[in-house]
Amino acid sequence: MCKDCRRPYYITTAIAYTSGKPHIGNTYEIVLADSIARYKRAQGYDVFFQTGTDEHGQKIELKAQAAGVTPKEYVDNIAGQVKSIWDLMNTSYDKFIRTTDQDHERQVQKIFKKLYDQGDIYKGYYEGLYCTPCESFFTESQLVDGKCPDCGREVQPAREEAYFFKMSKYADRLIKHINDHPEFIQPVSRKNEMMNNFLLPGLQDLCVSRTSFTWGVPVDFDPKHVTYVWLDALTNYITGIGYDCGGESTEQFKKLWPADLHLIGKDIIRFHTIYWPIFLMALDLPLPKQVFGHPWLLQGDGKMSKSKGNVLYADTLVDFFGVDAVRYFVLHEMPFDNDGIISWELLVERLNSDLANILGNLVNRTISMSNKYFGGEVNNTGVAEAVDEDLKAVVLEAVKKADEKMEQLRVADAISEIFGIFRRSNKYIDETMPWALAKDESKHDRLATVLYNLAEAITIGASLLEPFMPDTSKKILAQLNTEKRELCKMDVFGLYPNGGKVTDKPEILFARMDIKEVLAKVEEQQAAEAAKEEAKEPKEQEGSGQAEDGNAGAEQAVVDVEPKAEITYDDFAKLQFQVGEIIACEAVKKSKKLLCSQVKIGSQVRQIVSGIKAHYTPEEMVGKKVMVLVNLAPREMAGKLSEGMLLCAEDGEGNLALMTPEKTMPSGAEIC
RNA sequence: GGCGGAAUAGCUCAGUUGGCUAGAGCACACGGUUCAUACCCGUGGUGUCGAGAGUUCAAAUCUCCCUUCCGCUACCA
Repeated sequence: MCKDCRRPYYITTAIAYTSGKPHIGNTYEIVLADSIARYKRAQGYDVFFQTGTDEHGQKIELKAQAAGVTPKEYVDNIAGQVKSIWDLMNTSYDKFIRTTDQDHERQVQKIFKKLYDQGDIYKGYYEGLYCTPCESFFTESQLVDGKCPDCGREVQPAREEAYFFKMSKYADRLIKHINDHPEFIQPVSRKNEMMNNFLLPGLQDLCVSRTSFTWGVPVDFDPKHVTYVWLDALTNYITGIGYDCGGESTEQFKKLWPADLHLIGKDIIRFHTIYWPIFLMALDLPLPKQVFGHPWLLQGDGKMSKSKGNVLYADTLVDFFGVDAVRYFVLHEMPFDNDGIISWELLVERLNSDLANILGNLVNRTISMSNKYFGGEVNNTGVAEAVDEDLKAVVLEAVKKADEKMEQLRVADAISEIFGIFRRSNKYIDETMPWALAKDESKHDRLATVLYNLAEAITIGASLLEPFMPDTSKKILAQLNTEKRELCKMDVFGLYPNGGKVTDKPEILFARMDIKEVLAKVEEQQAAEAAKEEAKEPKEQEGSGQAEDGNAGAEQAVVDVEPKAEITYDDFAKLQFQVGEIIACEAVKKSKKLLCSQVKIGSQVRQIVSGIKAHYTPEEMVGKKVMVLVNLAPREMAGKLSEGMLLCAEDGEGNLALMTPEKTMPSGAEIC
């Protein structure tokens, strides 16, 4: 591609939620995006790479309050941490957008207004439309005979109002788009999930405002409302490059939109492949070309937990292994559509076998020989042998194959192709045996050619490595005293300058590590971390409900929930709670989550169905005394009648704990 | 329950439209080599290709059924 007609390439990551310091799983995404962005630049594209932070919402409002700072101060701090980790990982983003940026907020307000004016957003009221038991509300059109379409019961009047986006209006257009563009959702297996679960059954309207908190972008024509999450967060992709819905968009926006790639985690595919495209349709903008929902990087040895002190953070790993080794690991270990696993053992194994042995040692032995035999000077004397051809073929072929893999966003596979060059080069050394050639004066020129071919192969390999391991690439090329080879010149072998002089002091690129030593050190650090946590939250450690948290932050030990509207004592008095004893319990066959219990309450026995199969076995349930809401209307679930509700506490991870009386109490005792 | 995906060597996985003795990396064992970070190179698999049945000249690959696991979704009163 020539320099004058460089095509734009716009790539984004999801914006990170500023509720806590990002761990290695979050960090993976930015590194993946960076490797793609760098590769596209190498291909000659005019790349724009945007990332940033999502900073609004009630959770942040509450965390800030708990920390005794303003929400803005709170997110400024976390956004700074996010940015410093992105920078530590050597990511080459062009723009770091924050949803608290003034121009973003202003555009969100304008977009909200525009969508409202054109009738896509409407004001909805809970009155007559809210089904309290279902905890959801419906539009007139969704009601069945004026009743809740889910449970068929009367819908309740409620006090709050909210704005909604009319999703169904654009559903047919979106279905057509997805069918016409099979590459739109990646991996393709996700396409069916979106179609079958959401699009084909019919889309529900989306709530786009809230009145229950204030930390958000106010709706300017109705300031008691703030914009609710997705309309605020997703629009960063256009506001960040200068979109203006009043028609005053920047040249940059006109050049870059539609985005070439939204890189996101698989958990938010739905929002990026359904809601976001529909917002864009409503704004009359083209849709992004591709959305890639990448898998997760999971911790191998059990769940990450703050109280165990084993949450992995990028900066910790970098301290141990260095930036490029961590980049290599997360990129290499992550397959295309399965979750990847990260552990200290795997990290050390990859470091030793791939980075130290295959790559580092290759560079080291090559440079050592050049110095030893030719005083560091590299010359192609042209004394070729048959074996050279295979080396060249493998190198040039790897360039093409890596390119194909990158085209499919298969970054891990592309890296493997590049390492094929280094593997082949090691073999080449063994085949040509330079140390033997060195002993024979007549083979002097052949020896020079062999070392030249190695320098050339390594130059190409190191240049290809730049998008993935930029520092290492630079270091190797510096040791060879040459420049990064351009991608478009990699169709020929032999451009390493004749007479080039390699460094006389080869630096160890990756030192081998001993797994036992690493683990010992890790254990030490984790113990220290856990002790710190213990000191901070001594009461946290008791009981069986482990405080698990991937998000970190010193405040993680508490759970914040959205407050409900205040009720009167009379409201409360309507509820009747009693102690019940579970005398029998079995799994509900047709369901994955339900247990069916026979509960003795006073002298009667009731059947109660509860969604706690994931947390209790039927055997565990029997004999427990629990808190039961007894005057709840009976309801059939999965074919079984449920006559009440067992009460549980739920933590931030969705773990449940049944509420049981703190002293022995008889079955049927009233709870009041 | 609905929809979809997966099951291949000790481990992590490749196997395109059915077609040569089913492959790669890691780990392990043995051999070679010494330029190099005790490294590199070579050799080594009797794997029921989850179970069973079927289509075919031919099935890891297609069909049916079963088992197990995973994802999304519903149920969580």
